[in-house]
Amino acid sequence: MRADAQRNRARILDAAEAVFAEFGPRASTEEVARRAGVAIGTVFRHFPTKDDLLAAIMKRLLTQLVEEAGQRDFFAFFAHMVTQAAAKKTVVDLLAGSGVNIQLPDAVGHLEEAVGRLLEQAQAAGTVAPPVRLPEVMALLASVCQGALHGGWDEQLQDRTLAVIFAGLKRN
Amino acid sequence: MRADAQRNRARILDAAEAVFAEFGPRASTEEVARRAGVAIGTVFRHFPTKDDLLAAIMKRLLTQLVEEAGQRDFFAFFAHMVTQAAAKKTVVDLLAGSGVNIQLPDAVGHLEEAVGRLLEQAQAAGTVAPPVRLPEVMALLASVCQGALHGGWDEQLQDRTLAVIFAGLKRN
DNA sequence: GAGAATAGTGAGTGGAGACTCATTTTGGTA
DNA sequence: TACCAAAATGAGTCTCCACTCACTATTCTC
Repeated sequence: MRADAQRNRARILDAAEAVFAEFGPRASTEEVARRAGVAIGTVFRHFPTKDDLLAAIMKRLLTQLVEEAGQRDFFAFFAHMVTQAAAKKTVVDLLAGSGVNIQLPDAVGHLEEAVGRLLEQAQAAGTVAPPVRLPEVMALLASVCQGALHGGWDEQLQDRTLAVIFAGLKRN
Repeated sequence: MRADAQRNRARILDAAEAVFAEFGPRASTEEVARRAGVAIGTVFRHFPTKDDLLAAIMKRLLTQLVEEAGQRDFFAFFAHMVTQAAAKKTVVDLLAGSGVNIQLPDAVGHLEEAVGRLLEQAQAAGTVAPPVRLPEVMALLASVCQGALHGGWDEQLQDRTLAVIFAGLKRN
C-alpha cells in the first residue's frame, strides 16, 4: 500500500471516529471527509460503503475495549464501559442496531469472552453471586450503555444507577 | 370537525402506531398513509410535520402506560413496560431521542409521577430498599426498555435480567 | 527521471423521503 | 337540492446524502 494511502486511511478512521462519536451513525460521509481533509471519493476508495466505514470503527473500538477489559476487575470495567458510552455514541448506537447493517461476530464475540472472564473471576472472588450468567450481564451492559448515552446522565445519576445493578449482581 | 376528517385522523393515528411500532421512527410517512388508506397530503393536513405525528402517538402511548401503572404494583409495572418495549419500538426510540425533536414534558412527567407513586408504595411495603430514588429507577427503566428492544431478548433472558435489577432494588 | 501503477479529486447521478399546492371531492347546511 | 367551506388528493418540489467516474496527481520502481 502506498504511503499516502496508508496516511489517508488512518486520517479517515480518526475523523470518522470523532464525527460518529459526536453525531452518531447518521452523520454524513461528507462531514467525515471534510474533517479528514480529504475528498469524498477518497473515503469511498478506502471504504466502499458507509457501513464498511462504520464496521471498521466498531472493530477498532471493540478491540480497544477488549484490551481495557484485561486491565480492570469486573465492576470497574462495567462502569468504564458505561462512562465510555456517552463519549462513543457509535458503539452503542451500532450495538443497538440503529438501521445499520453490520456483521461483527468476531469483535463482539471477543468482548463477550473478555467480560465472561471478568465474571468468572468476580464469582470466584465472591463479589458476584453464582447464579448470575453471562447473557444477562451482557444484556445489562448493553442496556445501561444505551441508557447512559441517550439519557444524558450526570455522574451522580450514573453512580446511583450502577449501584442498584451492582447490588443486584452481588446478591441475586 | 367534519365526520370524514375525524375518521381519517383516527385511522392515521392507528396506522402510524402500527407502522412506527414495526419499523421505528425512521419509517416513512408514505407508509403510514398507505396503511391508513389515505393520501399523503391528508396525513400532512392533520399533522403538519412528521414530528407532530410522532408526538401525537407518543402522547397516546404514554397516557396508556400511566393508566396501566395504576393497575399494577411496582415490579409488575416495571416488567410490563419492558415487555411492551419490544412491541412499541416508537416509545423507546423516541424516549431515547433517536434524531427526533419532540417536546412532551407533560406526558413524560405524568409517567414519572405514576412510577414515583408505585415506588413509594413499594418502599412503604418494604419491597424496595429506602435509599433508592426515582431518578435511578427511571434511568433503569429507560435503559432496560432500550436494551430489550434492540437486543431482541427472549423471555428467559428478560426474566434473568430483570431478576438482577429487582434484587438490586430490594437490597441496595 | 520516465513510466506505470496506484491513489486522490469533486462535480455529477440517483434515489429516498419530507413537505406543498392546484385541483377535485365530500359533508354539512339552508 | 344547491351551495360552499372543509377536506382529500397525489403529482411535483426540494433537500439531503450515499455513491460513481472521468480526469488529475502522487508514489514507487527500475
